[in-house]
Amino acid sequence: MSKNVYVTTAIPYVNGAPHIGHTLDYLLADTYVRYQKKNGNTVRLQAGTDEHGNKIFKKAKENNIKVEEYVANNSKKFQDLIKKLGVEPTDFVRTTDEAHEKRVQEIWRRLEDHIYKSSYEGWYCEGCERFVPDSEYKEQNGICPDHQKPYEKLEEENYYFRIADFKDQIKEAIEKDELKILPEFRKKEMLKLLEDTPDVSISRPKKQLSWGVPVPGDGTQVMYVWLDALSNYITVLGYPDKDISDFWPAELQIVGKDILRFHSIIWPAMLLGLGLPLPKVLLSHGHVQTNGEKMSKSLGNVVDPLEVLDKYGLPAFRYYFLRHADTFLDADFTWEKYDAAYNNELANDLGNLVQRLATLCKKNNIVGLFDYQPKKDSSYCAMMDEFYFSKAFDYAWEKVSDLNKHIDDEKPWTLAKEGKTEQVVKVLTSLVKDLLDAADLLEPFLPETAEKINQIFKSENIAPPETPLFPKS
RNA sequence: CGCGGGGUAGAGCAGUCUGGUAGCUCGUUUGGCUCAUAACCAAAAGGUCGUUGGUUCAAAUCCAACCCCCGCAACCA
Repeated sequence: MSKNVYVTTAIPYVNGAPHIGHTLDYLLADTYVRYQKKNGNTVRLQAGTDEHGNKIFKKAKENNIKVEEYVANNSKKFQDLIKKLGVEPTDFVRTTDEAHEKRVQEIWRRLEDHIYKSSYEGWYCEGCERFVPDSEYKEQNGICPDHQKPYEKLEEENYYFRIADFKDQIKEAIEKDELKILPEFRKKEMLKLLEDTPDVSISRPKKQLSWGVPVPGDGTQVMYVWLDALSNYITVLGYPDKDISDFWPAELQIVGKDILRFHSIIWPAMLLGLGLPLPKVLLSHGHVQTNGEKMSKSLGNVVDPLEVLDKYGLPAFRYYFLRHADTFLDADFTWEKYDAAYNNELANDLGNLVQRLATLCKKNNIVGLFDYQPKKDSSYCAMMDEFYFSKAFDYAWEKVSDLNKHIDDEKPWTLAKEGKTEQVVKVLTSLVKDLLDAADLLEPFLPETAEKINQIFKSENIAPPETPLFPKS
């Protein structure tokens, strides 16, 4: 029975070029999408860019470029990256799309029962155009370090979204895994957080924030990021103009750990307010660090994803970040580790396996198994169904390692020398089947590679590829 | 006392829920093989499981206290 599956990725804020961490979202989503497609399901994959807000407005100004142009350029960078990663979203949303803006305004209207106006009072820096928390105020002794000006007490009107109206419902949904938060320790964290979440401010005075969606019915206020950005998951499906029940609720929403809180609290509250069902799974992945340190501009250790992609190509990139980045924990990237993974694992384990087995087949005239149907593997499926992709990948890789052992155990070259032709054919055929099984498990992670393996071992005359799958560097 | 994660062989990690001879990968050393991308396979060396105390016949695993790393957050996407 085929079903509809909707998968979403977080929409990055386009105030700069893509960061290596953004790729995790896309790779994880893509892996799941491919797995679901293999299972015969119809999949819709969303991606997009978050393009409103002061930071972006200022950046554009600094660069002396129209803000519309600035966000378009940056959005393009993300779209290019997605393409390079071999990911093909069915839907791409930009929060500056007219359709999105109109739909968000309608969403606002539908939530109005839970929205109220109130004033916020706090320490404000004119230069930064922002409020600072009391702790920061104290730390800096009341003077903004960037502008050398004392903070001033300022009061401003904001619209607030009454989270309190939905707390109990959200709590129950999370506890019962109706809204399943992965990994488990994040679920605990979110439940704790939910308890003392205050109502959230969802607008800013227009004079302070001009680059955003106007609040319907109040020309003085503009929507603040959350209502605008989070809505993308459903506006892209056409809500509220269209019936979205074919694909909503989403099967899987993927976010970074830093924004999980908004997706576990504000987002469910919005959905409940709209009378929509909650997504089934919220998966939060970790961040990519380097040498155990956070990547940051100030530390000067930022790694450019495009540079990594260029070094060994896409399969190597997907391999590293899907297998060596634990699906749920922080990952560590260093060039040394990347090189080691490429040479020791992709080249020596898999690439060399394909080479030696293909050569053995060629020398012994083994015919390709062109209509072979790979076996289903229930352990693998269990891990994939639990969204533990890096574990499933490990499992698939074990099959690859085992094959290298089996070849050594069976010693087909010895059998051939002894003239045991029948046995050679039997042994090699069985090894090829095992390899095709392994390739099948690898397919969601390394589609290109799996395809190549299929081509080689399903063709009439099996022969090693002219250039090895993963040439050593 | 904000919340959370972690401290196990040179490195990276699993094992902790459900106590019972401490395991995997890389690296190192030695041996084997020759189908293969100087690849592959096998074996060995290497750990008082952060500290202290407790429970138990038995603790990496349970309990308590403490030390050390890291992440998130404080209306900053």
